[in-house]
Amino acid sequence: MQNQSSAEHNDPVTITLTDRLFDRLQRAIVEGEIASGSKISEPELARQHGVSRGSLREAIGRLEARKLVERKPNLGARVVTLSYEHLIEIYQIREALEGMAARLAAQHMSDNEIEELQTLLSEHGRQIEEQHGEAYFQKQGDLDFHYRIVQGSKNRHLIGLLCNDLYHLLRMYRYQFGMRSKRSRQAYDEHHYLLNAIISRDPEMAELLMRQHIRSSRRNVEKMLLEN
Amino acid sequence: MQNQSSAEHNDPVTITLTDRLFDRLQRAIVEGEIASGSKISEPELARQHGVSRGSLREAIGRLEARKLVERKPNLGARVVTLSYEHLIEIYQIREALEGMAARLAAQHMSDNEIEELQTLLSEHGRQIEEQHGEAYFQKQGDLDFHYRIVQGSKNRHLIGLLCNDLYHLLRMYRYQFGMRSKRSRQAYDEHHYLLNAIISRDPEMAELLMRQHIRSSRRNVEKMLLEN
DNA sequence: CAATATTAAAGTGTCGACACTTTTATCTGT
DNA sequence: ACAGATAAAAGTGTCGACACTTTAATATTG
Repeated sequence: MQNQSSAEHNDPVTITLTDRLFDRLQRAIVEGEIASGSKISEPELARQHGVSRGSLREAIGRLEARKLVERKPNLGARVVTLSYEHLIEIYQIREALEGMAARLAAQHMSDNEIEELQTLLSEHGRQIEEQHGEAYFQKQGDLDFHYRIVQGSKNRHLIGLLCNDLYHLLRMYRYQFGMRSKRSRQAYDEHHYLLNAIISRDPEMAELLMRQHIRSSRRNVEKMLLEN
Repeated sequence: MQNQSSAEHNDPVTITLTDRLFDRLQRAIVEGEIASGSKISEPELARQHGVSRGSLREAIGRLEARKLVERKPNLGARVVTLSYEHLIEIYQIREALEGMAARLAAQHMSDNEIEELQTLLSEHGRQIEEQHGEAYFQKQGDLDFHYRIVQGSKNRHLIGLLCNDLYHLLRMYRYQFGMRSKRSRQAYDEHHYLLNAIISRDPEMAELLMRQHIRSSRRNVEKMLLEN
C-alpha cells in the first residue's frame, strides 16, 4: 500500500483539474492540515485553490466516497471525526479483508512475485538489524509488505477496497493519533511466518496468520491509545 | 439488506435533485434498463431526465463510487461490464466481510434483536412449507436475514460497505444473470445453524457458518452459470 | 433583559455557457 | 478506391451566475 496518486491506473495520463484537487485535499485531510471534524466552506476552499466551486464539489464527492468527509444536504461537508471506536471498526474490516487477501495470495501469487516478496522482507530484516528498528522505515516497510500481498490476491475489487478506500483512512489515523509501532521486530517475525505459508501455498494458514498479525497490531494500537 | 432509498439515514429529509436522480439511475442500471457496458452520454441523459449536466455529473460520481459505472477522463462514463470473474470476486469479499459481520453479531446483537431474527426465520420456514419455496420470496427472505445480521454487527463502517456498496452490485448480477436460487430449503437450514451459533453467542462458529453458507451459495451460482 | 420575530449575510444546489478533447465525417492525393 | 490529412460535430471539463436554504445579526415585544 504505497503512496500512489489518484491517477490510479488510469491509462490515459490526462489528469483533470478535479484529480489534482482531490489529491491535494486528500493529503491535506490525511495529514491533518484541514482539521478532523472541521466544516468545509466551498467558496473559501475554491478560492484558496483557485478553482471553481463545481470542480471542488466533484472532489468533495470523491472524498466522501472514501469516507474522509461527510456531507449533509444544505448543511455542507465536514471532515470526518476520528474516534477510537471507528478505528477499531477499521481494524475489524482489515482483518477480514486482508485475511482473505492473504488466502488468495497464497493461491494466486506467481513464483516470481513470491521471490520479490522474499527479497523485500530480507531487506527489512537487514534494516532492522542495522538501525535497530527505525520507526518510520519499518512502518513504510509494513505497508509495502501488506500492499504486495493485497496485490497478490489478484482480486481487483478487493485491491481497490483496501488500497483506495481503507488505506487513506488508516493513514489519517496514523498521522493524527501518532501511531508509531514499537514492535517492528515482532511484526517482522509475523511477516516471515506469513511468507512461509504463502511459499507453502497454504491458503488456510496464510489467512490465519494474516488475521493474527492484524489482530496483534490492533491490540498494540489499543494499548498505545489507552496510555494517552 | 432490504430496499432502501439513497436518503440512507440522512436525518434532514431534504432530498436533493441529485439524490433522486442517483436513485433512478441506480435502479435503471441494476435492472438492466441501461445496458451493462453501454456508454453514458451526459447531454442525452441530462435531457431525458430534465436536469442539468452538473447535477447528472454528481450522480454519476456516486454511481462510480459504488462501482456501477467506470469513468475515464475525457472519454466519459460506461456502465460496468458484468463478468463471471468479477462475480466471483464479489463473493470472496462477501465471504470475508459477512463472515466478520456474523462474528460480531454473535457478540453484539441484543437479545431482543436475536428474538426478532428468530421470528423472521420461522416465518421463512412457514413460507417454504406452504408454497414449496417460491423463489422470489425466498430470495428476499435471504436478503432480509443477511441484512439483519450485518446490522447486528454494530460496525457502522462494515454496514455501509455491505449494504451500500456491495449490495447493489450483487442485485445487478442477480437481475441480469437471472440468478434464482433453487436451494431455498438448504439456505433455510444453513440460516438456522447460523442463528443457533448466534444464540449461543459463539462468534467463531457464527463466522465459520456464515462463510460456509456464502461459499455454498457461490458454488450454486457457479454451477448455474456454467449451465448456460 | 430575555426570548422571539425579522432581516441580512453566507452557503449550498442547480443551471447554462464556453473551452478544450475526442470522435465522426469529409476531403485530398496517389 | 484507399490511406492519411482536415474539418465539422459531439462530448467532456470548467466556470460564473442565480435561486433557495441555513445561519448570523439585528430588531421587536412582553
